[in-house]
Amino acid sequence: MEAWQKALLAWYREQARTLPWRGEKDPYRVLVAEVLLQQTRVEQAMPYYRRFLERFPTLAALRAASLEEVLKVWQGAGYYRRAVNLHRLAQGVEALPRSYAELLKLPGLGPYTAAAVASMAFGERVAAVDGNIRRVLSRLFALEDPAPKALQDLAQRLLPQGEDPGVWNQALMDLGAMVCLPKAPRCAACPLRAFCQGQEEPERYPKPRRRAVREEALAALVLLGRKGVHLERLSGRFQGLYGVPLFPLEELPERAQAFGVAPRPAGKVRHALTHRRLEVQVYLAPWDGEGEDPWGKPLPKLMEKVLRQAQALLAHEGVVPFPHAKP
DNA sequence: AAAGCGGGGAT
DNA sequence: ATCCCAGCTTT
Repeated sequence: MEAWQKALLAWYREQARTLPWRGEKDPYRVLVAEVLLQQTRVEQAMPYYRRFLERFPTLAALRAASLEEVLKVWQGAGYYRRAVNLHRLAQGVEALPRSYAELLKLPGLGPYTAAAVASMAFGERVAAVDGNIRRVLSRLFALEDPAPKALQDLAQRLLPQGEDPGVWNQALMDLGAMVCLPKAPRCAACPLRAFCQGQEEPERYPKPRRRAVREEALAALVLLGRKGVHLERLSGRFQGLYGVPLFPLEELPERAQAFGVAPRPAGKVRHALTHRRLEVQVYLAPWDGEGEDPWGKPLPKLMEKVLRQAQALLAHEGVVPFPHAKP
Protein backbone atom coordinates (compact mmCIF):
# COMPACT_ATOMS: atom_id res chain seq x y z
CA MET A 1 0.00 0.00 0.00
CA GLU A 2 1.27 3.44 -0.89
CA ALA A 3 1.81 6.25 1.58
CA TRP A 4 -1.16 8.33 0.44
CA GLN A 5 -3.45 5.35 0.74
CA LYS A 6 -2.34 4.78 4.31
CA ALA A 7 -2.80 8.48 5.02
CA LEU A 8 -6.36 8.43 3.70
CA LEU A 9 -7.31 5.35 5.69
CA ALA A 10 -5.81 6.79 8.86
CA TRP A 11 -7.80 9.99 8.31
CA TYR A 12 -10.94 7.96 7.70
CA ARG A 13 -10.54 6.01 10.94
CA GLU A 14 -10.48 9.34 12.76
CA GLN A 15 -12.92 11.44 10.81
CA ALA A 16 -15.47 9.13 9.18
CA ARG A 17 -19.03 10.41 9.22
CA THR A 18 -21.42 8.32 11.25
CA LEU A 19 -24.27 7.46 8.92
CA PRO A 20 -27.19 5.05 9.35
CA TRP A 21 -25.91 2.71 6.63
CA ARG A 22 -22.26 2.76 7.73
CA GLY A 23 -21.08 -0.76 8.38
CA GLU A 24 -24.35 -2.15 7.08
CA LYS A 25 -23.91 -5.61 5.57
CA ASP A 26 -27.49 -6.45 4.64
CA PRO A 27 -27.37 -6.01 0.85
CA TYR A 28 -31.00 -4.92 0.68
CA ARG A 29 -30.43 -2.12 3.15
CA VAL A 30 -27.26 -1.05 1.38
CA LEU A 31 -29.16 -1.05 -1.90
CA VAL A 32 -31.95 1.13 -0.54
CA ALA A 33 -29.40 3.60 0.82
CA GLU A 34 -27.43 3.75 -2.42
CA VAL A 35 -30.47 4.20 -4.64
CA LEU A 36 -31.80 6.95 -2.40
CA LEU A 37 -28.39 8.62 -2.54
CA GLN A 38 -28.32 8.79 -6.33
CA GLN A 39 -27.98 12.53 -7.07
CA THR A 40 -29.29 13.20 -3.59
CA ARG A 41 -27.54 14.73 -0.61
CA VAL A 42 -26.92 12.60 2.44
CA GLU A 43 -28.99 14.89 4.66
CA GLN A 44 -31.92 14.72 2.29
CA ALA A 45 -31.78 10.95 1.88
CA MET A 46 -31.51 10.16 5.57
CA PRO A 47 -35.18 10.51 6.64
CA TYR A 48 -36.30 8.60 3.55
CA TYR A 49 -33.88 5.80 4.34
CA ARG A 50 -35.35 5.34 7.81
CA ARG A 51 -38.94 5.63 6.66
CA PHE A 52 -38.49 3.32 3.69
CA LEU A 53 -36.87 0.55 5.74
CA GLU A 54 -39.39 0.88 8.51
CA ARG A 55 -42.19 0.37 6.02
CA PHE A 56 -40.37 -2.16 3.77
CA PRO A 57 -37.77 -3.84 6.00
CA THR A 58 -36.91 -6.65 3.59
CA LEU A 59 -36.89 -7.38 -0.11
CA ALA A 60 -39.91 -9.63 0.48
CA ALA A 61 -41.80 -6.81 2.17
CA LEU A 62 -41.05 -4.52 -0.75
CA ARG A 63 -42.16 -7.22 -3.17
CA ALA A 64 -45.48 -7.58 -1.35
CA ALA A 65 -46.20 -3.84 -1.44
CA SER A 66 -48.06 -2.03 -4.18
CA LEU A 67 -46.25 0.48 -6.35
CA GLU A 68 -48.48 3.20 -5.02
CA GLU A 69 -47.49 2.43 -1.43
CA VAL A 70 -43.83 2.59 -2.42
CA LEU A 71 -44.26 5.90 -4.23
CA LYS A 72 -46.13 7.33 -1.28
CA VAL A 73 -43.09 6.71 0.89
CA TRP A 74 -40.80 8.07 -1.83
CA GLN A 75 -42.93 11.19 -2.26
CA GLY A 76 -40.75 14.30 -2.12
CA ALA A 77 -37.46 12.50 -2.69
CA GLY A 78 -37.49 13.15 -6.45
CA TYR A 79 -36.35 11.01 -9.38
CA TYR A 80 -39.35 8.77 -8.93
CA ARG A 81 -38.16 6.28 -11.50
CA ARG A 82 -35.81 5.08 -8.77
CA ALA A 83 -38.76 3.92 -6.69
CA VAL A 84 -40.45 2.33 -9.69
CA ASN A 85 -37.25 0.45 -10.52
CA LEU A 86 -36.73 -0.65 -6.93
CA HIS A 87 -40.25 -2.05 -6.82
CA ARG A 88 -39.78 -3.77 -10.17
CA LEU A 89 -36.46 -5.19 -9.01
CA ALA A 90 -38.15 -6.70 -5.96
CA GLN A 91 -40.67 -8.45 -8.20
CA GLY A 92 -37.92 -9.77 -10.47
CA VAL A 93 -35.48 -11.47 -8.09
CA GLU A 94 -35.82 -13.82 -5.16
CA ALA A 95 -32.66 -12.46 -3.54
CA LEU A 96 -30.04 -9.92 -4.50
CA PRO A 97 -27.18 -11.34 -6.56
CA ARG A 98 -23.79 -11.22 -4.91
CA SER A 99 -21.54 -10.00 -7.73
CA TYR A 100 -20.98 -6.63 -9.39
CA ALA A 101 -21.66 -8.10 -12.83
CA GLU A 102 -25.02 -9.55 -11.80
CA LEU A 103 -26.05 -6.50 -9.79
CA LEU A 104 -25.37 -4.33 -12.83
CA LYS A 105 -28.14 -6.12 -14.70
CA LEU A 106 -30.82 -5.05 -12.23
CA PRO A 107 -33.09 -2.12 -13.11
CA GLY A 108 -31.88 1.17 -11.71
CA LEU A 109 -28.39 -0.05 -10.89
CA GLY A 110 -25.58 1.48 -12.90
CA PRO A 111 -21.83 1.18 -12.38
CA TYR A 112 -21.81 3.21 -9.18
CA THR A 113 -24.67 1.54 -7.34
CA ALA A 114 -23.70 -1.98 -8.39
CA ALA A 115 -20.14 -1.35 -7.20
CA ALA A 116 -21.31 0.21 -3.94
CA VAL A 117 -23.50 -2.78 -3.05
CA ALA A 118 -20.93 -5.32 -4.22
CA SER A 119 -18.09 -3.73 -2.28
CA MET A 120 -19.92 -2.75 0.90
CA ALA A 121 -22.29 -5.68 1.36
CA PHE A 122 -20.28 -8.48 -0.27
CA GLY A 123 -16.70 -7.26 -0.01
CA GLU A 124 -16.08 -7.51 -3.75
CA ARG A 125 -12.97 -5.69 -4.87
CA VAL A 126 -14.61 -3.14 -7.16
CA ALA A 127 -14.34 0.65 -7.19
CA ALA A 128 -17.51 2.69 -6.76
CA VAL A 129 -17.03 6.03 -8.52
CA ASP A 130 -19.48 8.75 -7.57
CA GLY A 131 -19.29 12.51 -7.94
CA ASN A 132 -17.14 12.85 -4.83
CA ILE A 133 -14.57 10.35 -6.04
CA ARG A 134 -14.54 11.85 -9.51
CA ARG A 135 -13.61 15.18 -7.95
CA VAL A 136 -11.04 13.74 -5.52
CA LEU A 137 -9.22 11.72 -8.17
CA SER A 138 -9.39 14.55 -10.70
CA ARG A 139 -7.61 16.83 -8.27
CA LEU A 140 -5.21 14.24 -6.92
CA PHE A 141 -3.95 13.52 -10.45
CA ALA A 142 -4.76 16.89 -12.07
CA LEU A 143 -7.26 15.50 -14.56
CA GLU A 144 -9.41 18.18 -16.15
CA ASP A 145 -12.05 16.07 -17.79
CA PRO A 146 -11.53 12.35 -17.27
CA ALA A 147 -13.80 10.01 -19.23
CA PRO A 148 -16.02 7.78 -17.09
CA LYS A 149 -14.28 4.61 -18.21
CA ALA A 150 -10.82 6.04 -17.61
CA LEU A 151 -11.90 7.13 -14.16
CA GLN A 152 -13.39 3.73 -13.37
CA ASP A 153 -10.18 2.01 -14.47
CA LEU A 154 -8.05 4.43 -12.47
CA ALA A 155 -10.15 3.97 -9.33
CA GLN A 156 -9.96 0.22 -9.78
CA ARG A 157 -6.15 0.31 -9.95
CA LEU A 158 -6.03 2.46 -6.83
CA LEU A 159 -7.92 -0.03 -4.64
CA PRO A 160 -5.39 -1.04 -1.98
CA GLN A 161 -4.58 -4.70 -1.61
CA GLY A 162 -5.72 -6.35 1.56
CA GLU A 163 -8.11 -3.57 2.51
CA ASP A 164 -11.90 -3.79 2.76
CA PRO A 165 -12.96 -2.31 -0.61
CA GLY A 166 -16.21 -1.01 0.88
CA VAL A 167 -14.26 0.91 3.50
CA TRP A 168 -11.87 2.27 0.88
CA ASN A 169 -14.70 3.47 -1.35
CA GLN A 170 -16.37 5.20 1.54
CA ALA A 171 -13.11 6.76 2.70
CA LEU A 172 -12.68 8.43 -0.69
CA MET A 173 -16.29 9.57 -0.64
CA ASP A 174 -16.00 11.06 2.83
CA LEU A 175 -12.88 12.93 1.80
CA GLY A 176 -14.81 14.40 -1.11
CA ALA A 177 -17.79 15.28 1.03
CA MET A 178 -15.91 16.73 4.00
CA VAL A 179 -12.57 18.08 2.75
CA CYS A 180 -12.24 18.02 -1.04
CA LEU A 181 -15.34 20.17 -1.50
CA PRO A 182 -16.48 21.39 -4.93
CA LYS A 183 -15.92 25.03 -3.99
CA ALA A 184 -13.61 26.15 -1.23
CA PRO A 185 -11.89 22.82 -0.61
CA ARG A 186 -10.19 22.58 2.75
CA CYS A 187 -6.76 21.68 1.40
CA ALA A 188 -5.01 22.74 4.61
CA ALA A 189 -6.88 19.97 6.46
CA CYS A 190 -6.45 17.33 3.74
CA PRO A 191 -4.55 14.15 4.56
CA LEU A 192 -3.51 13.95 0.89
CA ARG A 193 -2.14 17.48 0.50
CA ALA A 194 1.41 16.18 0.19
CA PHE A 195 0.37 13.98 -2.72
CA CYS A 196 -2.15 16.16 -4.54
CA GLN A 197 -1.24 17.45 -8.00
CA GLY A 198 -4.25 19.74 -8.24
CA GLN A 199 -4.18 21.70 -5.01
CA GLU A 200 -2.73 24.86 -6.58
CA GLU A 201 -5.89 25.32 -8.62
CA PRO A 202 -8.49 22.89 -7.28
CA GLU A 203 -11.32 24.75 -9.01
CA ARG A 204 -9.83 23.59 -12.33
CA TYR A 205 -10.31 19.89 -11.58
CA PRO A 206 -12.57 18.51 -12.78
CA LYS A 207 -13.80 20.95 -15.39
CA PRO A 208 -17.40 21.89 -14.49
CA ARG A 209 -20.08 20.50 -16.76
CA ARG A 210 -22.72 23.09 -17.51
CA ARG A 211 -26.04 22.57 -19.13
CA ALA A 212 -28.40 25.35 -20.11
CA VAL A 213 -31.44 26.00 -17.94
CA ARG A 214 -34.47 26.36 -20.15
CA GLU A 215 -37.82 27.99 -19.56
CA GLU A 216 -40.96 25.98 -20.11
CA ALA A 217 -44.51 27.36 -20.24
CA LEU A 218 -47.12 24.86 -19.04
CA ALA A 219 -50.75 24.76 -18.07
CA ALA A 220 -52.33 22.69 -15.29
CA LEU A 221 -56.01 21.94 -15.53
CA VAL A 222 -57.79 21.50 -12.20
CA LEU A 223 -61.13 19.84 -12.94
CA LEU A 224 -63.59 19.96 -10.08
CA GLY A 225 -65.92 16.99 -10.03
CA ARG A 226 -68.60 15.98 -7.56
CA LYS A 227 -66.24 14.37 -5.05
CA GLY A 228 -62.99 16.16 -5.74
CA VAL A 229 -60.44 16.85 -8.40
CA HIS A 230 -59.66 14.83 -11.52
CA LEU A 231 -56.30 13.06 -11.18
CA GLU A 232 -54.20 11.19 -13.72
CA ARG A 233 -51.24 8.92 -13.28
CA LEU A 234 -48.29 10.87 -14.64
CA SER A 235 -45.78 9.49 -17.10
CA GLY A 236 -42.42 10.73 -18.25
CA ARG A 237 -41.81 13.57 -15.85
CA PHE A 238 -42.94 12.55 -12.34
CA GLN A 239 -43.42 9.01 -13.60
CA GLY A 240 -45.84 6.93 -11.55
CA LEU A 241 -47.08 9.78 -9.36
CA TYR A 242 -50.45 11.46 -9.59
CA GLY A 243 -51.50 14.92 -10.58
CA VAL A 244 -53.90 17.04 -12.57
CA PRO A 245 -53.47 17.20 -16.37
CA LEU A 246 -50.28 19.11 -17.19
CA PHE A 247 -49.34 20.10 -20.73
CA PRO A 248 -47.76 22.84 -22.85
CA LEU A 249 -49.63 26.09 -22.46
CA GLU A 250 -50.52 26.30 -26.14
CA GLU A 251 -52.47 23.05 -25.89
CA LEU A 252 -54.99 24.54 -23.49
CA PRO A 253 -57.81 25.06 -26.04
CA GLU A 254 -57.75 21.50 -27.37
CA ARG A 255 -57.37 19.98 -23.90
CA ALA A 256 -60.28 21.99 -22.56
CA GLN A 257 -62.36 20.93 -25.52
CA ALA A 258 -61.45 17.28 -25.00
CA PHE A 259 -62.74 17.46 -21.43
CA GLY A 260 -65.74 19.53 -22.48
CA VAL A 261 -64.97 22.33 -20.04
CA ALA A 262 -64.47 26.08 -20.14
CA PRO A 263 -61.57 26.78 -17.76
CA ARG A 264 -60.83 30.08 -16.09
CA PRO A 265 -57.34 31.22 -15.00
CA ALA A 266 -56.49 30.68 -11.35
CA GLY A 267 -53.01 32.13 -11.08
CA LYS A 268 -49.57 30.74 -11.78
CA VAL A 269 -47.01 28.55 -10.06
CA ARG A 270 -43.25 28.39 -10.52
CA HIS A 271 -41.22 25.25 -10.09
CA ALA A 272 -37.52 24.68 -10.62
CA LEU A 273 -35.98 21.44 -11.81
CA THR A 274 -32.28 20.96 -12.31
CA HIS A 275 -32.21 22.26 -15.88
CA ARG A 276 -35.74 23.56 -16.32
CA ARG A 277 -37.68 26.54 -15.06
CA LEU A 278 -41.35 25.71 -15.19
CA GLU A 279 -43.98 28.42 -15.25
CA VAL A 280 -47.34 26.78 -14.83
CA GLN A 281 -50.59 28.64 -15.46
CA VAL A 282 -53.27 27.08 -13.30
CA TYR A 283 -56.73 26.76 -14.81
CA LEU A 284 -59.91 25.81 -13.01
CA ALA A 285 -63.16 24.39 -14.32
CA PRO A 286 -66.25 22.64 -13.00
CA TRP A 287 -66.32 19.16 -14.44
CA ASP A 288 -68.98 16.52 -14.96
CA GLY A 289 -67.18 13.64 -13.26
CA GLU A 290 -66.44 12.21 -9.84
CA GLY A 291 -62.91 13.30 -9.02
CA GLU A 292 -61.17 12.48 -5.76
CA ASP A 293 -59.31 13.87 -2.77
CA PRO A 294 -55.74 14.34 -4.01
CA TRP A 295 -53.93 14.58 -0.70
CA GLY A 296 -53.90 10.85 -0.07
CA LYS A 297 -52.09 10.18 -3.35
CA PRO A 298 -48.37 10.37 -4.04
CA LEU A 299 -47.95 13.83 -5.55
CA PRO A 300 -44.85 15.61 -6.83
CA LYS A 301 -44.07 18.96 -5.22
CA LEU A 302 -45.21 20.77 -8.34
CA MET A 303 -48.69 19.28 -8.02
CA GLU A 304 -48.85 20.25 -4.37
CA LYS A 305 -48.18 23.82 -5.41
CA VAL A 306 -50.79 23.68 -8.18
CA LEU A 307 -53.45 22.25 -5.88
CA ARG A 308 -52.69 24.72 -3.11
CA GLN A 309 -52.94 27.55 -5.62
CA ALA A 310 -56.34 26.32 -6.81
CA GLN A 311 -57.53 25.79 -3.25
CA ALA A 312 -56.43 29.25 -2.19
CA LEU A 313 -58.46 30.87 -4.93
CA LEU A 314 -61.52 28.75 -4.21
CA ALA A 315 -61.27 29.32 -0.47
CA HIS A 316 -61.28 33.01 -1.18
CA GLU A 317 -64.53 32.46 -2.99
CA GLY A 318 -65.94 30.39 -0.16
CA VAL A 319 -65.77 27.06 -1.96
CA VAL A 320 -64.26 23.89 -0.48
CA PRO A 321 -63.57 21.76 -3.53
CA PHE A 322 -61.92 18.70 -2.02
CA PRO A 323 -62.35 17.61 1.55
CA HIS A 324 -59.02 17.39 3.29
CA ALA A 325 -56.83 20.34 2.50
CA LYS A 326 -53.26 19.54 3.34
CA PRO A 327 -52.08 21.62 6.29
C1' DA B 1 -22.05 12.21 -26.14
C1' DA B 2 -26.11 14.51 -24.68
C1' DA B 3 -30.53 15.03 -22.75
C1' DG B 4 -34.21 13.87 -19.39
C1' DC B 5 -35.34 13.13 -14.81
C1' DG B 6 -36.67 16.24 -8.54
C1' DG B 7 -35.76 18.52 -4.87
C1' DG B 8 -33.17 21.12 -1.76
C1' DG B 9 -28.98 23.09 0.55
C1' DA B 10 -24.84 25.91 0.08
C1' DT B 11 -22.79 29.95 -1.80
C1' DA C 1 -29.41 33.26 -9.12
C1' DT C 2 -26.14 29.24 -9.78
C1' DC C 3 -24.16 24.92 -8.62
C1' DC C 4 -24.41 20.28 -7.64
C1' DC C 5 -25.45 16.36 -4.95
C1' DA C 6 -23.07 8.33 -2.80
C1' DG C 7 -26.50 8.50 -11.07
C1' DC C 8 -29.34 5.88 -14.41
C1' DT C 9 -31.65 5.43 -18.79
C1' DT C 10 -32.69 6.57 -23.35
C1' DT C 11 -31.60 8.62 -27.70
